[in-house]
Formats: sequence, structure tokens, C-alpha cells
Amino acid sequence: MRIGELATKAGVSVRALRYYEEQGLLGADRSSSGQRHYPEPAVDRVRLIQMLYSAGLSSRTIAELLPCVDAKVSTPESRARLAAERDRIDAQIAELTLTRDRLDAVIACSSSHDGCMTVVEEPLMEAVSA
Amino acid sequence: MRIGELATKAGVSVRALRYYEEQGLLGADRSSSGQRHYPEPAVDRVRLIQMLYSAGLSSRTIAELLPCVDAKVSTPESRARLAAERDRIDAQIAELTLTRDRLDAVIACSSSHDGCMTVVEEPLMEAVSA
DNA sequence: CTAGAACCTGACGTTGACGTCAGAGGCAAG
DNA sequence: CTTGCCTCTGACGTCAACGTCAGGTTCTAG
Repeated sequence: MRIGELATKAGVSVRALRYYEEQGLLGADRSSSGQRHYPEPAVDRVRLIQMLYSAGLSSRTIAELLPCVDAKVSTPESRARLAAERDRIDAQIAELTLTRDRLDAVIACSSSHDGCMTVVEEPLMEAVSA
Repeated sequence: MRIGELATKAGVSVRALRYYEEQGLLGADRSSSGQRHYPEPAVDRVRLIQMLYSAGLSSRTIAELLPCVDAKVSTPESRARLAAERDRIDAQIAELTLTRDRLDAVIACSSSHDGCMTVVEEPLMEAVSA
């Protein structure tokens, strides 16, 4: 498939796909006239790349991770790299959960205004700064 | 307290505090010579601002949310605004959880290489694109 | 064969949350 | 009073993940 079709199927822009190639995240066959051609699994690959981007990973980090994913090279380094990013995401989830609970507390307080702020705020902030 | 002390206590840069003021997130008293002076609760406020930033909210959104938090104005609009952002964060948590599970699957596969990729990949990706 | 859609390679523009530097003034200590 | 640290206001720099435009080629439908 050509780049436009892949972009549509994966839900990203054509520019993004060219950028992924530039960053070494996504290879492409070239026709004799220079046009990019992708195999079907490229759709899933692009979606995976998008998942990792939206998890806050940089192009460089993703470029380091992807070989571990598809080449299935099970070196101790690759596994450590994957586990490290997994842990980063876990930490991010924990932090977001705290933020959400903080907002929930504010909402609850705003729905029936009591002095609940002073009760909730302190331990929550300590947990975050820790 | 002056800006340097607040920056240290809240764990952000002096530049960041001035930027928060510029964005209307953090007020400050001024001495006759023009230096900023903050009350003690500013520390918690800055930490809250940081929480919201790291949850992916923009300055503008935070500026709209903060009055709902401290003024405790319980208008239906303010509650809707808070709830909307809470839901956004919830969605973000769900997406991150999927990404983490995806990485976990890759790690498990990499630790004992079987054909687990083809089993796990499909339903997981559908859930994401949905 | 020809119009229009899709593709190509540069290359500059955008956005947000600051970093950083310049130049000038303010403040407590010795 | 002066040394040294803190603070002030601009204002330009940065970085990543693209958006967008220019100028040219290629594919496809009628």
C-alpha cells in the first residue's frame, strides 16, 4: 500500500509517516519511481508507535525500543530497557490517578461546599512530592 | 517569602514561577522595589499547578480551572469543566494502562519466546483504536 | 492524452513551557 | 561602602512532533 492509504488506515497524517521514517521508526520499500510502499502489518506498527508517543516516549526512545519488540532479541539489556519504560508508565499512571483523585475531591467539595479542601490537600501533596 | 525560596520549596525554577504569573496562574504581592512576595500557601498552589501540567493540561485550561478550585464557585459550568478534565485524565489513564499491558506482553514474550505476539496484538490494538 | 489526485524532496513555520543571557537594580553582612 | 547574592524586566533560544508551503514528478480515470 502507498503512504496515503497507510495514513488513513492508521489514523495519522502522511507527514507523520515520513517523519517516522526519518526517525528510523518505520521502514518502507520504494518503487522504481521512488514512491513508498508498505506491507499490511505496517498499520499495526504505526498504531504501536502512536501508543508509545502518547505515553510520552520520545522518538529516540521508541527507536531504541522497537527492535526489542519485533526482532524479539531477548538480551538482558533489551528486557531491562522495556521494563524501565514499563515502570515509567506505571509511575505516570500512579501520578495521574493522584491528580484525578485530587480533582474528584475538588468536585465533591464544590458540589456540597464544606471545608473538605484542608482535609484532603496535605496528604495528597506529600504523596506526590515523594 | 521571595521567589527563590518559593522555587526551592516547590521544586520548580524561578523562571517557571514568573511564567505562571504571566499566564495568570499565580499572583504575587510586590514590595515597593518591585520584588515578588508570596504567602506560605503558594507552595501548595505551585505543586497543584505542576500536577495539572504533568497531567497534560495547558496553561489556559489550568487558568480556567483554578478559580473553580479556590474560589469554590459552584456554578454548573465550573463543575462541568472540572468533570470534563477529570474524564480526560481518566481516559488518559485507561490508554496508558493499555500501553503498559502491551509492553508487559512484549516483555513476557521476550522472556520466554513463544508465538504470543500474534495472540495478544489484535484485540489490544482494536481496543485502542476504538 | 490530459486533468486531477497522490506522491516526492527540501525547508521553513508552529506551539508550549520553559532555559538562558544581558543589563540594571536591590539587600544583608562585614 | 562595597562585595556578593538575589531579584527585576525584556527578549531571544530550545526542543519535539509534526503542519504547511513550494516546486516538481507520477499515477490513474475518463
